[in-house]
Amino acid sequence: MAAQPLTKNQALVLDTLHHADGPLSAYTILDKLRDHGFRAPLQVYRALDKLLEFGLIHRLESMNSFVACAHPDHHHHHDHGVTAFAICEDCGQVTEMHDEAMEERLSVLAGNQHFKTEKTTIEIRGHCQNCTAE
Amino acid sequence: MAAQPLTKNQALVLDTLHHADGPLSAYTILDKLRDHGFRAPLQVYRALDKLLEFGLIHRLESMNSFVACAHPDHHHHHDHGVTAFAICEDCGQVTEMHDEAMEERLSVLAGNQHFKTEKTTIEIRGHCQNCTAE
DNA sequence: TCAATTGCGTTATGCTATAACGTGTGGCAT
DNA sequence: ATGCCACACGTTATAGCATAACGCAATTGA
Repeated sequence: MAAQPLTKNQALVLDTLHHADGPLSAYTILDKLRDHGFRAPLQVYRALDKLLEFGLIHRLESMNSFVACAHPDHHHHHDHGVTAFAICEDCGQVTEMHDEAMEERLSVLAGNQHFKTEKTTIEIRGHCQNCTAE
Repeated sequence: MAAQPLTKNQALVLDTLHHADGPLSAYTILDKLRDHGFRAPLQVYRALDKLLEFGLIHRLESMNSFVACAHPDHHHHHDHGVTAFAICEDCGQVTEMHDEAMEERLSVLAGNQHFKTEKTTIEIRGHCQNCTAE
């Protein structure tokens, strides 16, 4: 499977997220890209939609913002299963976590309800190691 | 521990959520309560904030809306640990799930990162049994 | 060539949430 | 009682997040 060729706008948005040290909102991205010709929210949202589809970025539901995917394999944007995020309320850092046992447990839970899972969101808000060490 | 005495607005909002057959947005609640004198979003949001604090309702991050807590014990609004939600994209029904193993697994994951958890969001989007049976 | 698809840009609009101000009330210490 | 404080409330305004609807241009493939 070949890498998806990104359009200019998509590349710009992805790049912005990669260079950010934390999650960004769509409007923050917009502001950062004004010098590159971005004028309207839709330019950002359309790029974000595609990048989400390609699995190159994640959306953090609990804060209406977006982060670049931490995975190294940008070349085959498969499903990499369930991702859990630890989000520091102090510094904004986000760490991406994957866990088989977790996934299995959720699968069982859904199965108990005969529920067909499409997408799973797991977000842990709290304080990271650095910020806890006061 | 005694039941928190709710104010009029809080009771109205909670009642609205209890009688709804799915999650409601703040503005939907507002519309439903116009006949009861509600005029502004803040009246709803303030009530929601308190109800969340009391543990009587939940916020669904992935859809910016709110549901009444499914727990029977409205009388001691303690922390009832982590809650996972299965949200049907077809009919909007939400089922609340609790699971020790899952909680434990999340705790381990956070611990690995030396992350201090404050609040955990787990939301599974998909299709419920009824809606899958086409 | 023609239609279908896709990305793009623009304007306008809608939905979600909070800031900032002032009012009234009830508790409670002085 | 007086003064203070905390809290719920109401209102207006504004901020922040997201999409609808239009039209244009480039690409692809029948």
